[in-house]
Amino acid sequence: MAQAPPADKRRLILDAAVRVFARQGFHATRVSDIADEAGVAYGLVYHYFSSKDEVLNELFIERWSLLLVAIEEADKTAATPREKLGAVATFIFDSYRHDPELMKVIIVEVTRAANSFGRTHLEEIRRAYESIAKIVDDGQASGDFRGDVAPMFASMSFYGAIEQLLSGWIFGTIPASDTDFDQARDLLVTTICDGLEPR
Amino acid sequence: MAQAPPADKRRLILDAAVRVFARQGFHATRVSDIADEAGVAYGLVYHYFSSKDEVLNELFIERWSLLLVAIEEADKTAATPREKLGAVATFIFDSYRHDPELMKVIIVEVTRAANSFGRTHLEEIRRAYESIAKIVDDGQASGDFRGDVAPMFASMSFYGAIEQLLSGWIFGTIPASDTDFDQARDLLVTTICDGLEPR
DNA sequence: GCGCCGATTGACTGGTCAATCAATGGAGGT
DNA sequence: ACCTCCATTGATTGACCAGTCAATCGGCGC
Repeated sequence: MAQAPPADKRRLILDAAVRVFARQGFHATRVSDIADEAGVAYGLVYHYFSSKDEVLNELFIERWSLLLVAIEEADKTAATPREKLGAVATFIFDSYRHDPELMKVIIVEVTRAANSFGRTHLEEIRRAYESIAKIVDDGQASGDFRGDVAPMFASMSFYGAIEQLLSGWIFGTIPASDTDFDQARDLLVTTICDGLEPR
Repeated sequence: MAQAPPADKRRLILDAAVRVFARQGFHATRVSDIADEAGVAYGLVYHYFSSKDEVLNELFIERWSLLLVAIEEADKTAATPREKLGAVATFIFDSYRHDPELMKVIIVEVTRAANSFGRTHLEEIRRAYESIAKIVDDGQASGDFRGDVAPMFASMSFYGAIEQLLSGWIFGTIPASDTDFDQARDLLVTTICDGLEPR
């Protein structure tokens, strides 16, 4: 008989933290909330993590490194810059579809919290922008995109637009049922790429 | 002789708060920091404001209502949807140029902090998105914009792109000297509008 | 059985601040 | 001179919570 899973407490705590952070926000979350949600004693959180910050840290690093890989992958795999950006957008939208709570935490507490927690991760975040900028840059070199838009500007606009849409769903500014994620992604990619291509 | 200005302490406190919030972030700011920066006793902050939150509240309301007016104005004054969106972008970029510290506070602590403080103001924030969406909607009706992009999506993408660029400057992700604000605005508006127009 | 050691527990402490409030100052009015 | 009113002061209080730590548990080798 397969032994019961070793009940990885560390993972248990991380997953509980996602739920609590998503529900109450990082600042309003007490360490005891995480422990309660995980069904674990208060002190155990400090056995696995050195601080409350480090819990969020870990969550961010885990996911952001996946994004960085996905962008590289899109750059290598897809043929046209439009398809590359499409693949990046797909990855991000799918991440949200698959685990909205985690994405909410990443976006709200790290990516868009550059003044508090996100400051620590400015470097990693910038790396994503730069990878996207590289896609645009190559697209300009090949003539697929026009050359008068600075790649970093295009990249930040592209990513900013995606994040704003996700935020809209997260906070109910845009009704979630209204439009399918895939449709939203197609519209976004189409619009941005049409804007980036030569007239 | 003109009497010395009445040294409006309330204003003094608000302006000091902007500086301190911009420097340290809202959460890391103690009320005593605001009082010190304003050169005023601790208790006086509570004479004019009922809480630390209300100070930020006031700063946000003051500025956001100006934005709402500016959008209405752009809609009424400009002729084409492209010019309307251009005017909106100009207002936002100029706000940043004129008072970067205040804009930093608004964006970082309210607009992009929808989980903590911004939650209170979701309604006002959404109103701005909707006004921009209306511009897009009219543009579609007149045939200037193509009809297959939901106006609210276009609006959020547009605003999200702007805010992301401002964030880039605020946190040094984009070197500020690199490009002139006006040029950045032109590129952004051109790109987005090209993407929104019929091919 | 016994002893070792990492996992687990949760009561406690120390420090931090938001908010209160009683006291003071000083500008008009009479 | 005296009084009233409100701006202004800053010491104090009370709540809150991150992080510590001494105690217990339980699996495993011998």
